[in-house]
Amino acid sequence: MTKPAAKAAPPAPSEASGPILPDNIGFHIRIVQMRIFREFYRMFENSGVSPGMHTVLAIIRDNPGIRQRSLAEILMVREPNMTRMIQSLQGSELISRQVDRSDRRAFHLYLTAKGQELMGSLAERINSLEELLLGPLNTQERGALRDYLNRILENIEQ
Amino acid sequence: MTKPAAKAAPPAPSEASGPILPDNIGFHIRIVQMRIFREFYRMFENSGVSPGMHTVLAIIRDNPGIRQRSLAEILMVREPNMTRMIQSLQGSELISRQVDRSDRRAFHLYLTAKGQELMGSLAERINSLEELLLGPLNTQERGALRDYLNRILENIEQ
DNA sequence: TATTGTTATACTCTATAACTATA
DNA sequence: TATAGTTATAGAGTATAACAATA
Repeated sequence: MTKPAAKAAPPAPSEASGPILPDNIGFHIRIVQMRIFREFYRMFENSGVSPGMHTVLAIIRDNPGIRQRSLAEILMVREPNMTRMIQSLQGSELISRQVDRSDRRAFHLYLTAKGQELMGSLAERINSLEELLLGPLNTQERGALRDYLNRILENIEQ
Repeated sequence: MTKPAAKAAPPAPSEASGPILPDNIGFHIRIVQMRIFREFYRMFENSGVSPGMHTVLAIIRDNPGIRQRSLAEILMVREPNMTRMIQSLQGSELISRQVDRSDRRAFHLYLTAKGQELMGSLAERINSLEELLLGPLNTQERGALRDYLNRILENIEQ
């Protein structure tokens, strides 16, 4: 690289041992997050499921009857965008909506049988992904990681 | 499914103690990442700097002469998008480009004096953000978190 | 008057293909 | 023929405002 130089020399491009990366926690989390997404897409290639879709389906599965507003808050998505996501999932017949009896403005969300089947068929791949990601950590370390992330979250969650 | 109601009772909307959230590492990292972005935007309100911009400037500052391709690879951004980012930063006179002498297709990137001043003026806020985020963890725990994230990364980095 | 959810729409991000200029 | 970077453009994702229905 490089032969810039000869004379004064602007600080030579330091490619040698790899670039120096930011050392703040935000940068590290972001990089890990992007790499995890990449692994997700590899693992779920041609399954038609994105990380966001899978998360929404999992939350509805584990919280039958949850409403769109709650989903939007959890996932930090604006309501109009959640509406679109919900309509898409309903169009694919993966979820169903039911009007609240005492407040007819609101809907409750449920997985359909088809949605449950889909989630069941993806369970194995989810487990594989989890094992791939956490493979380098032992049980104690996995617990500690979880704990650290939760404590960071609690501190900035308002 | 469903037919909530009156009789049998499908799992009632479980809002009571808060919804049950996915417990996979990908979800946790994503949530933390989104909350960190929110804190960044609060901390850097009306500074005109986004997390992505700040990262690019920091990497150029710490790796004077780095090329666009390297930046794109590190940040997992496609080259055309990196081109736009670079043009924007150059338009703001925060960075300068210098043609490589032995390969006139390539550019080396440097912070301008203005870019260095900007980064200097933001250093305090970056430190505050870091302290806010890592506040709940002691020194040993911060090191462990860093270590865990690095090991996860090494395992999926290809 | 406030709230749940929708529509319409704009803005930003990211992705792909085709191009130039060098090598 | 391959590579560094650019242009043009399409497609997601995300944001705001205005609205209908209900409370």
